[in-house]
This record gives sequence, C-alpha cells and structure tokens, in this order.
Amino acid sequence: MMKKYTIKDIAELAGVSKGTVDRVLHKRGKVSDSALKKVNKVLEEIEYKPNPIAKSLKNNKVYKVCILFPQSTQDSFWTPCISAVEEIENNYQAFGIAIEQHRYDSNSPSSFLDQANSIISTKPNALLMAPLFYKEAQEVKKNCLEKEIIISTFNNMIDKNSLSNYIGQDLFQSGRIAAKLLDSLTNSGHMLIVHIDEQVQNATHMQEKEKGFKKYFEEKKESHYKVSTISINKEQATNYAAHLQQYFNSNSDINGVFVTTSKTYIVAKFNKENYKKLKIVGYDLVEKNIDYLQQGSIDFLINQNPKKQAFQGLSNLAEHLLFGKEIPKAMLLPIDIINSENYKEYLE
Amino acid sequence: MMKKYTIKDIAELAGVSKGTVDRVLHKRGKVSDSALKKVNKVLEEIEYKPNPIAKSLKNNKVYKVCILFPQSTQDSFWTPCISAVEEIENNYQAFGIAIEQHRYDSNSPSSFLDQANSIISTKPNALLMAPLFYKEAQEVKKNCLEKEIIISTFNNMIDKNSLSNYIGQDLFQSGRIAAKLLDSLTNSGHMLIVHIDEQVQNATHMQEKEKGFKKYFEEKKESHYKVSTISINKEQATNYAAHLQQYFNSNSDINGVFVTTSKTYIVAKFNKENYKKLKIVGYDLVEKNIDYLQQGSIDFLINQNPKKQAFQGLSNLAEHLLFGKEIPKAMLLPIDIINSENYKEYLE
DNA sequence: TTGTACGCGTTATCAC
DNA sequence: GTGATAACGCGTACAA
Repeated sequence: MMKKYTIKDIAELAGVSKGTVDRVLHKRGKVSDSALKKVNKVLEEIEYKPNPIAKSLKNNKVYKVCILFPQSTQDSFWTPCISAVEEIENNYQAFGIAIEQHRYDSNSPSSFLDQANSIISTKPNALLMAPLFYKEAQEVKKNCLEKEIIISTFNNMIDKNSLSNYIGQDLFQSGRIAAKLLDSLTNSGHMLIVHIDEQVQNATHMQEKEKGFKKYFEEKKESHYKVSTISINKEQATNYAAHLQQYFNSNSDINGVFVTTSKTYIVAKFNKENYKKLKIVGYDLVEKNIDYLQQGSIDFLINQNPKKQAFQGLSNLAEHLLFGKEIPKAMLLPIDIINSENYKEYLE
Repeated sequence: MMKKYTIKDIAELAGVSKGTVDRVLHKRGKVSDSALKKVNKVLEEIEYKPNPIAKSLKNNKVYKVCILFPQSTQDSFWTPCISAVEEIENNYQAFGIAIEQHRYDSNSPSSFLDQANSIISTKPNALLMAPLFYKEAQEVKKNCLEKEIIISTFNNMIDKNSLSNYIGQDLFQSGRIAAKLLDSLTNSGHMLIVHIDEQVQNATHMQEKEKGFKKYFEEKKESHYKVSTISINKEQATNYAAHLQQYFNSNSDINGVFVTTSKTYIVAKFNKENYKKLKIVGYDLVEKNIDYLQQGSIDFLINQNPKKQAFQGLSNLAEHLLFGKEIPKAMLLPIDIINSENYKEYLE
C-alpha cells in the first residue's frame, strides 16, 4: 500500500527538476555531468517503473482494430471468433479500442482481397486476419506495411519467419496427436487419412497434419502400421457415403480414420449409418461434430480453438496500442484433445 | 480514430460545467431540474463511457496482493504457480500491483493457518489461496472479511455457494472424463480407482472424482462394467509395488486404472516394472508423470492446470483493484486431456 | 543546461 | 446549486 515512485519523487530525491529526470530517463542528452550523476544515483537506489496509465492518458483517441475472417455461413468453424470480438470489446472499449469485424467468402480469393483492401483504405491502426489464400495475403501484408498498419495473422501463417505476429497451432504436432490417439484406440495397423472438401488454399494445413501423422507411425519401432490417404473434393460431394463405401470395401482392414478438417462429421455419419467399425479422430467443435462425439461415432476431436486465437490476437494488438506492450512474433497455442466429456468447457 | 466523448465534451454540449455533469453521472444530487434535463438529453444522444485510465490515475499507491499455496518441495504439482506469479508481475507491476508469494506445509493445517494469519496481519488488499484444509480455511476467510481483505480461492473450494471467488475445475466432470478415456482404451469391464497418498484434506477432491467416474459407467446402458476402489496411504507407502501386486493378483481381470492424484507415476512404475497390462489415466503434468507418459506407461493425464488457475485468480484481482472490474464468483476452467504428443504446450 | 507550465479525464473540494 | 480549480503521472514545449 506504499506509494509508487514517480518522476517527481526522483526529482526531489536528486535535487533536480522533473524535466532533468525525464531527459536522463529518455537519454535525450543536454544534461550536465553533475545532474546526471545525482539522478543515476537515485535511480540505482530505488526501482522506478513509469506508469503506463499516465502515459496513455494523453491518447484521447479511439484506436481502430479490424479483424477479417471467413463467413461462418460457409463454415461454422469461424463462429466462435465472434464471441472473441465481443469479449475484447467489453474489455477494451472503455480504453479506446474499437473493433471492426469483416468477413470474406472462403471460396473466393478475390473476396478476401477486396475486403482486405477496403479495410486498409479506412486506415485502421491494426489488422488481424485469418488468411486462407497465401498469394493474396502477401499482397495485403505489403499494403499494410506501406500504410503503417500493424498486421497480425491467426490460424493460417503467411510466412515462416513469423514477420506477421502469428497466433495459431503447430499443425505438424497436431497430426502427431491424432496419430497417438488412433494408436491408443486401435490395434490393427491400417490407418486412413481423409482430406475432405477443402480448397487448395488449405493444402498446407492438411499437408502439415498429414506429415505429422505419418511421422508418428514411422517413429514407432515395432511398426506394422500402414497409412493410406484419400482426398474427397467438392465434385464427389454429392454422394460421400457411396464413395466411402467403395473405398472401404477394397480396404476392409482399415479401422482408424483421421479426418484433417472440420468436416469430420461426414465420415462419422457414414460410419454410423453404414459401416460401424471405424475409430474416428478429427477436427473442431462444430455442432455436427459434437453431435457425433456425444453419440460415440467420433472418438476424439482436436480443438483448433479459433476463439482463443482471435482473442489472443486482438488482446496483443490492444495491449500494444494502449500500453506499448510488445507483440509476440509467434504464439503457438496448446492443442486441445476433446472427447464427449470435456467439450463443454471449451465451447464457451 | 475518432475522439472519445469526455465529461468536458458533455459539459460543453449541455452548456453546464464539468462539476454538474459529474454530479449527474454519479447521482450525487444537488442538481437543478433544468440542468439535469440538459445533461440527460446529451447523455441520451451520445454514448459516454468513463475512461478507466483517468479514474485509476489518482491511485498512486501499490496494491498488495498475496498468494498462498503449498510448498512445491512436497508436491511439484504447485511449481507452475510460480511462473504464473512471475507473469502477473510482469504484466501488472507497472500498474501498481505487488504480488507476495507465501507457501505452507501441505501436511500441516497449522502451518496453513499461521501463514495465512501472518499475511492477514500485513493487511494486503487481496489474498488468493489454495486452501487444502477446510476448517482452517473458514477461519481465514472470516479473518479476511473482518479486515476487508478481498479473498479468492483456487484449486480447492471452501464453500459451495461460491462466496469466495473460486477458480478451479469441475471435479465430478473430471472423473467422468477419466472414465470415458479408460472406456475407450479398454474392452474388458473391470476398472480400478486408486486413491494414493493424500491426506484427509483432499478427501472431497478425490470423492468428487470417484463419483463422476462411477456415474459415467452407471449411465452406460450396455453396462457390464465393474468399478472397484482402493486407497493407499502413507503408512503403506514403503512398498507400493508389493501392495499393488497383491491386489492385482486377486483381481486379475482389471486392466484399467484411474489414479485420482498426481501420484499417478507410482502405479505407472509398478505397471512398467511388474505388471505390464494396465491402461492408466491419472492427474497432472508433474515430471515423473510426464516421463511415464512419454514411455507409454501412462496413457492419459488430466491437467488441473494450477498455473492457469493461479494466473486467472491473480488477473481477476488485479483488474478489480486497478479498474474496478467485477470478480467472477466462480470460474470453471476447461479440463485438459493430455497425451504424449500434446503435453509440451501445456507445460509453459 | 535547466526548470516550469500545461494537457490528458476524472474526481474532490471550495468558493460563490 | 453551481462552476471553477487542483491533483494524479507523464511527456513535451518553451522560457530562462
């Protein structure tokens, strides 16, 4: 409950003026040797931390932070990001942070680019985005740098040297986790990786997961494991069940399936209605997946936690703008393993 | 980037002085009808949010927040709390929050009480504690209330009606999670719950977990499951292996074990060296558990996340003291499922 | 090279 | 009832 040391205190202790202390602290020069020594002596004895509240008091402006991610009508994976925005607004609105939410069509690179450029033209202080399209994201990044808009990305990385304040998960490791889970669920040795219904833009995503998955089984020494991969794209989407049935008929030794996207429910539905022998591990707490998780048709889900990603990203930006905190170059969030009993707490 | 509305703005718009606006906003009375109407009219038109930074500027004091939890020499479960304290210090020291860390002997109720009372006598602004001892905790709580010290608890609850700002997990649900995990790992029907090496004070903890575990199997319809329970206390601790061997010899159908404490490694060690057929689910990311997790002798760990608990507790207190945010009466944190592939991100 | 005065938004006090 | 003013801690502009 003691008092905090302020510049004024230091000035009094050193027998100089506030201005002089300020010049010493900020190394602006124009200080006599004798004054410098006096101030430094005091600074050594006490521990001075500038008050960030007072610092930011002068900023009577509203910082505009924009967030850009896909529409959730197309993929409910993104829905939780909305509540992240709401929470951040509650926390930081009074401090002068205004969040603007923008969405784009996850099937249209040009929609992403248009939205991003329209945001940039309004000159926000910072932009947090989930960039599905690599090439377009590069351009957006360039435009932001030009206009001195701070840029952060979440869920999808746009450069490996992390120059864009990435918040997300280690996708390779995430594939390993899926492998370990299926390994503990099954005893047979034939696993299937299923890529469902995603566009080219997510290729890196799925590839990383696949690599991690395979790596796990390669490392297992007593390895009698076999890993196969199939991709199902939109064109075949009219009849998933027939497609899957056909595949499993000729590969009846498979009993573990790793679905690399949030469309896990498609395989779960097939398994529940037709096949009934698969152990399934997939991604994300979307409604349909949770249904099958509760019914026991999906064994585990891996939570990519889009809400936490967005929340962290916005937090980092707000704290930086308000209090000058450094933005971490890369934050790898934990990868949550979800089963029918612990999903609830992760939903909110 | 627009300007924020301040009291001064409102005063100008309403044609009154700042003081009058202040009296209206804080309902201090002593305002004429005409002035009241003018100010209220402006307030309806614009959206005014007081600036919490300016509010707290006047507080040129250091708030003292104490945290009290068991020594980690006795149980490394508590070690991560230290880094929670460090992170909070980094975040809030400059705002005028000082954290004081205190520890007690987890085997000694009187040590807990002594430490707590010694803390209280220094009159901190708030106390966050992990109270292992129910009776003593009641007394501590009473003493805090008398001295107007804000009290919060983490990891262990001291009242069910949540009058003490509890941060922790749903232990019943945590038992259900363990059950589901063992259910997916084994096919036989005999499960064993092992309570190891804990004192009476943790009885509630372990009972809740046991209840949840049993409930899960009761609910399973096609239930050919059997659940047994054993407790191993300190006296028998000299020879865990013999003790366990004896039990399993006469219950050889058991192949799933749920250990309700962080001493999970004891059963894992026995299994690795002597028995080799158990699937094991237990608690907490302590070093020995992680070793066995990596070796495959423990299948899953449930993370009670003491660091996050402590971090949340301290955050809540700091934000309350600095900016007047409300302290949640109860925060139930997610219950993390950990395997050999995802423990790393949860450690830091 | 140094000291002083002012502004930021809020609140409390004091004089009218 | 009301309005003017000081104070909080920091940065900065300006005068000495």
